[in-house]
Amino acid sequence: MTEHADPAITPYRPRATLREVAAMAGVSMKTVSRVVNGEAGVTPQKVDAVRVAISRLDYRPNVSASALRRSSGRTAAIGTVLEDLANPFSSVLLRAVEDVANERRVLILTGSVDEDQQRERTLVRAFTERRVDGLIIAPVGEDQGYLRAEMEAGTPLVFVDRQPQGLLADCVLSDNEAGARDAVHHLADAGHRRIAYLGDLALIPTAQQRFAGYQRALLERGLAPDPAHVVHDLHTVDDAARATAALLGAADAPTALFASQNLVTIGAITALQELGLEHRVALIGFDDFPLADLLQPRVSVIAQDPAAMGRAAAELLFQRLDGDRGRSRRLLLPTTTVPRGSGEIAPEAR
Amino acid sequence: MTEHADPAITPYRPRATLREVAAMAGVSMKTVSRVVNGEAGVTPQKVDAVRVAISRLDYRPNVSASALRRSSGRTAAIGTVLEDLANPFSSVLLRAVEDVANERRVLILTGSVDEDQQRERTLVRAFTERRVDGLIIAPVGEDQGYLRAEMEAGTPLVFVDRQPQGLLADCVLSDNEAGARDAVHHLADAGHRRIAYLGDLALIPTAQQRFAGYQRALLERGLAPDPAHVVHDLHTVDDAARATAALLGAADAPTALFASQNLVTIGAITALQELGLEHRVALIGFDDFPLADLLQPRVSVIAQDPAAMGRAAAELLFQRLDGDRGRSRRLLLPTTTVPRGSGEIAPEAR
DNA sequence: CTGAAAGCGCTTACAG
DNA sequence: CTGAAAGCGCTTACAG
Repeated sequence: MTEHADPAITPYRPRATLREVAAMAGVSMKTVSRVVNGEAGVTPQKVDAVRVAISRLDYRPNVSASALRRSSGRTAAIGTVLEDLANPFSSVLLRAVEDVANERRVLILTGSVDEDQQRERTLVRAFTERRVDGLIIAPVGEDQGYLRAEMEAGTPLVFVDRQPQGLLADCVLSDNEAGARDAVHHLADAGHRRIAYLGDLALIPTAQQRFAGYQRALLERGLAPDPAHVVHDLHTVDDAARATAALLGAADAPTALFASQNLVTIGAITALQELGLEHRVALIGFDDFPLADLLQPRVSVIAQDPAAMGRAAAELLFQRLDGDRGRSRRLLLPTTTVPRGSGEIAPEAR
Repeated sequence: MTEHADPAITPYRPRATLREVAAMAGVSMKTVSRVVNGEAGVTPQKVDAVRVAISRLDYRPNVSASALRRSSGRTAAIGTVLEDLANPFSSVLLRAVEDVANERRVLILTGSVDEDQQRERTLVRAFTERRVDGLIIAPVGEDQGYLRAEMEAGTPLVFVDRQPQGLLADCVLSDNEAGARDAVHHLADAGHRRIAYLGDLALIPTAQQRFAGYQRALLERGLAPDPAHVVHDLHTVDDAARATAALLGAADAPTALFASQNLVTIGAITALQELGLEHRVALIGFDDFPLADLLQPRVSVIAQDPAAMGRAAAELLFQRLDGDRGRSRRLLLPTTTVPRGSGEIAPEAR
């Protein structure tokens, strides 16, 4: 029995190579390379012949192959390791990185770590095995020392949102402690003395800093810290809603809430609405979120600027790629207090 | 004058190569390659020697180089071309693609097109020049014929959100027309006879389909279409807010609004709140959004499922990469009517 | 079980 | 202005 190819299946047409373009144009590979890379010193007629061949063969240069041989070794791609691409904080940051990278015709590889240390390492390794030119990382692990080899190999690293541990490297952070402090002062200014802290996972550095800011502001205001008004390790909307309901149902309930993170804020609102207390208990959330100003009451927040963070990180990265080998920098982005209503509710006798 | 290297600057240490690992382990490059790729048939002691050398040199395989030589040519990376990574629709879709790709240890290159045809082509070209194994594209251009060469070269393509034009290829879409029709029927069921259409840019295919569904439902209900109640080309929150205010300020104002897209819905809510009409004018939006159920009134929507869309697209893509060469498929994902309050407001005499 | 030679698609470093 | 040879880091296709 003779074998026949299935006539229904069109065989794939392999992509044209530089060598084939050269053959069709009747020039050497080097001349094609010159035309493709826009190098000067090729007679117009040869340029034309090459252009015609490129177009007829629909030639697409293989940038991986060219990067392999190029002395710079640059791949014109960077990697971004973020917490969760589906979360607005990550995605807005990513978009800002993209806009900066785009000006340089640099592409972006990206992935989510979901608070998983192992995933952070896996992604970083996958990116470096593809020889990205640089990395922007929102670290989740307790130690980033494993990245020293990358830095020494010349791959610039910029950390965002959280400071790297065990490694001296560039980073761009929000001033979490000052922001949290501002939130508590703002609530105290409205007359509150029983201000609860609703916190994210206590092992997250930014959560620790925000808690530190909360504690410091209480001290500065001479308010007695009440352990019953502090809840840690809230990582989802439901966690936060349950904790808020419990807090408000107890004796000596707080009259104001400081929610240390986006999802926690939303959980708190959910609980307040269910209890019908949204106009009676004050609330300030850390990190702004879409539609905060369409809710009733409008939600006061300590706003971070993830777009500014992404932009700054990308600009820092490209400065390094442009040869800046100065000592590592730490950019602290200020937060903004955005009073919208929920944070200005006065305490009432309950 | 003799030149000295700046002593403050540590020279970069070049990455170890497979050749160097081989030299240190005292074996051939081929043997190292076998160990790195987990191929059988290497004596345990050589495996050990190679492992030690890899670890001491901190060797990272160069996957680009290996892909270049490998017969499959696979790079284990796919490209996603999306509307706007900062928009939840795109970012949730991307995240779902990531989760599927992750199971296969495939990386993701991504970029935003912002409704710009040129940007779509630029991104696609950049991705194919890096020889991605496949592409997931939310097309914005009026013609995707330029992608025929990619398909013929064997790069699978899956379109999402919008159907490709001038090219037969796999795609995953929401049933926009049926969803819009449902919205209008839902409002008519509540007693409305003057239902306005607030539409996105009229040249966007999905906007056209949603408008078609709107018109069809009016016909089915025997409601006279009123050109004064139709507004197209709203692409931002502000556009939509202004148009809504104008609509509601005019004589014979509509008693219900169908907002054909996310940002348009939010603009409509903004205007309704400013006019104090949010509890008196009915509203249904196409596409769900975070916090829709925390607003007052809660916002009824026709929900799409961007995560399901991303998952389906990625699964289709990997099926193709696994060798499925059957005819191109078109997946139509149903929408869900989510009644929450705003869409059930009854018309009132005004 | 192991390795030497050739080659993936391109650029470098030359020489003319 | 142009091109032939070598080589980037790896795998293939062999041969032993």
